[in-house]
Amino acid sequence: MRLSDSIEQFIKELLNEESTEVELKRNELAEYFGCAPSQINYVLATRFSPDHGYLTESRRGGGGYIRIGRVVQAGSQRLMYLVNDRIGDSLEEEECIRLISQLKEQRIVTADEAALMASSISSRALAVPVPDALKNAMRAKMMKSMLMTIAARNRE
Amino acid sequence: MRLSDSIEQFIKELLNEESTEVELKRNELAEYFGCAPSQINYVLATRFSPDHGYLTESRRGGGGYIRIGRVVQAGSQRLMYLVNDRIGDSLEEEECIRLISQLKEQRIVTADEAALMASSISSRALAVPVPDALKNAMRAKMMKSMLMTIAARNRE
DNA sequence: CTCAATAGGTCAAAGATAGTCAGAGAATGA
DNA sequence: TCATTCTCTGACTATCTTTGACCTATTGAG
Repeated sequence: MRLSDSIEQFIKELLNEESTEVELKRNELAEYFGCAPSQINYVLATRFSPDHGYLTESRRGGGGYIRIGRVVQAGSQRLMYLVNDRIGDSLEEEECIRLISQLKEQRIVTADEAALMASSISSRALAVPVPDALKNAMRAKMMKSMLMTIAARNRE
Repeated sequence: MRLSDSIEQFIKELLNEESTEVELKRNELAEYFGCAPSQINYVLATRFSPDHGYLTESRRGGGGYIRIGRVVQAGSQRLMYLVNDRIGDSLEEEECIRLISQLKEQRIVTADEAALMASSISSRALAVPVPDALKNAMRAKMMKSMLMTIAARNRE
């Protein structure tokens, strides 16, 4: 297994046991995994970004730390945030995937629905001779359209 | 026997023994068969495409892999009929809607999923400056992609 | 205030995989 | 035989991971 995956898992286990927030020492964690400290930043950037549903803070100097928190947000709030703020006029496939799997983790959509959404915006599904810029514009609209549909049903 | 056929057979044997999914290293497999790594992609493209009833995923970089899953199973004949025969290269919005509501009536998808599918192919979602002909081509591909995803989960 | 010690941050480059595509070669069929 | 389609390869590209050199922020002793 990849180092990054191990570190990711380690942090997620901490987050499961101890509520929604953990505090870590970057150097200690790096030493524990026998890797460069900057590896920790890589893991945070690629697996604990806001798009992944996490917020991080840190401090340097004596007594420095890295704090990672899981974002908890009501379903409809999250959906409206995505539709109105997060998703603009264009969205790449990878970004869509990230947002979708986050919705799944937060139980706002089921695994089946997430798979359906992902397949509709996949490059395989949009494989027609149209510039990428337009495809990404479509992805943004498709995502908004689907999220609105989900928001609508969540009102009952 | 052709190299491609040997590789195809090898993978299919793995899929028989170990349930419905295998994970491979492209380079290892290529070395095992003494061929160029890109040969593996050729086999995947020509024998393990969605139209053949398989879905593949992969990752590059350290610890990369190729994962192949079998999806065609009893019970998804209706879906495979739609993918391979009924839906061609182009589909209008109204036709999509009709197909989707049929699927709902046949209980192949839930009402929520049907709504999601309909919203993804809606004209609202595809409102970008692209000729209608291309949009309908996209609709066909999107529908196929989503139906394959549904077929994939219907295997239990 | 200044400096040293102690944290964490950034970024580019190297390493590890997989993907794409054009073209050569092989098989097939008229 | 000739054209067409299927195989296969290699060069080039894209992506993901990991490290290390250098940078910035904080704290506390002197």
